[in-house]
Amino acid sequence: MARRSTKVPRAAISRLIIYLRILEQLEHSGYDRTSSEQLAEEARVTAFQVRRDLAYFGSYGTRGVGYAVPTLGREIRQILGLNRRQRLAIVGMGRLGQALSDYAGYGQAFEICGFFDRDPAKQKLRFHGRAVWPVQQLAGRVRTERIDIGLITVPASAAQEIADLLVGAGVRGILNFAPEVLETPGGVNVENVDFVAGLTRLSFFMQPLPVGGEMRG
Amino acid sequence: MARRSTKVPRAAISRLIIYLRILEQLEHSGYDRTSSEQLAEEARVTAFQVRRDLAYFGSYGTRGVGYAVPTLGREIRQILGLNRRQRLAIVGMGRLGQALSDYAGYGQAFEICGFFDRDPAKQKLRFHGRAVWPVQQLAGRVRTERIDIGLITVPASAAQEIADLLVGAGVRGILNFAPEVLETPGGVNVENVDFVAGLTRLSFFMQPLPVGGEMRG
DNA sequence: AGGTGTGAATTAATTCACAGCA
DNA sequence: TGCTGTGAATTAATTCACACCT
Repeated sequence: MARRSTKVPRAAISRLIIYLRILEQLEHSGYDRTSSEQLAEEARVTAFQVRRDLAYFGSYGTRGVGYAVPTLGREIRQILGLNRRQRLAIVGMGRLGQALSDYAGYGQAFEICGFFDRDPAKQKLRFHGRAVWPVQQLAGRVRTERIDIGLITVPASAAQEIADLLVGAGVRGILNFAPEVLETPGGVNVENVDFVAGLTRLSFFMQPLPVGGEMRG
Repeated sequence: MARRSTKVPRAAISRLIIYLRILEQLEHSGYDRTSSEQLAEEARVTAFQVRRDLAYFGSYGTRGVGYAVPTLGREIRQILGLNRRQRLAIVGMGRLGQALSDYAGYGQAFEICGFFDRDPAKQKLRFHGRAVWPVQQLAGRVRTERIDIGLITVPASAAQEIADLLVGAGVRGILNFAPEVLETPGGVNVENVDFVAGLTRLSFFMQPLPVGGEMRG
């Protein structure tokens, strides 16, 4: 098992996260086992596709039986590099940054490891017992604090610059909530809603989650 | 021109929005004309792909010359159904909903047409001179106000229900900022960040923008 | 029997090369 | 000449059918 296939379609990878959520729901509902058919129904794809997608990464099921819900969840989390809390920094402690910081603390998947703001006045404040660091320290802190993900809530005009800093410092990803959020369609689709959504200019580069959980350091 | 090709790859459609943003930037920078090569460089795809993507929908350029920046922008906006402001409703007027309402008013692309909350105390408040309607009225108001897009900031446990209501009422899309925002990876990629991001359970169904700008009514 | 895993077939998307037009 | 638009070739992704294991 865990045989890494030669070529994995990007779309397959982005479906893994869907399967993972379904598995979490199933586990929460007390399911112990599941099948490609059940997963397919929930994910609104075919059972063939579920099996193929999983097969790109290995053999996680039992023939004639199906998949063990917790095991498969763990395996997918492993594949996606989600087998630990992602270390998160919020850049821009305006109203939106502050509002998001409240939620951020509760997540199982995320751990807030830094707040940043350019404004010296903001740097005097504390959120969740934590100081607000100046943006000049961003790159250095991303490294020393081993930040995985940067959450951007700065003004639109500064968003790209911050993104570049984060990327340069080696973050794994960016959540962009910069204000022009409501000006740039991206894509969230629910059921038969044919859609439009998204955040910002950065969402241009919206891509599925990649394989491999190796982190820096 | 405007010949609708037999089959348009979904990925091609999602690239159109990228081209549109680039065109907006070019227009802002005073460019009058552009080429598939320039667009390709900015969008980080090949010139072949840019031309092919546009060709799925029609012939918008001039051979030997290139594309007229404002014209092509208009055409793409037309294709994507973005040739008018999208009417938006915010569901959940908690801290995040209030913070987002500030930005929402400024957008060129969006027009706030309704606030909703389940809490009677919230229904007494006004934001931007607008009342907060009870969630029971959601479906009806979506229709009467011709809401295109619902922005969800309700608690995670209620998000799916609200999404279903919105979808049932016929919205074109959903922007989901429900709090578990920080628990569910989705996908935003910048440069060489190999990535993770996203909002909620709903982002499972993240899909590119569809073709066709017909609105209800 | 029952459901996974996978080579082969099919279908879709991208790349290429160049015809066509300004 | 220069750059678009598009049929043809290539490459990628999905679907299928069934071998295989429990």
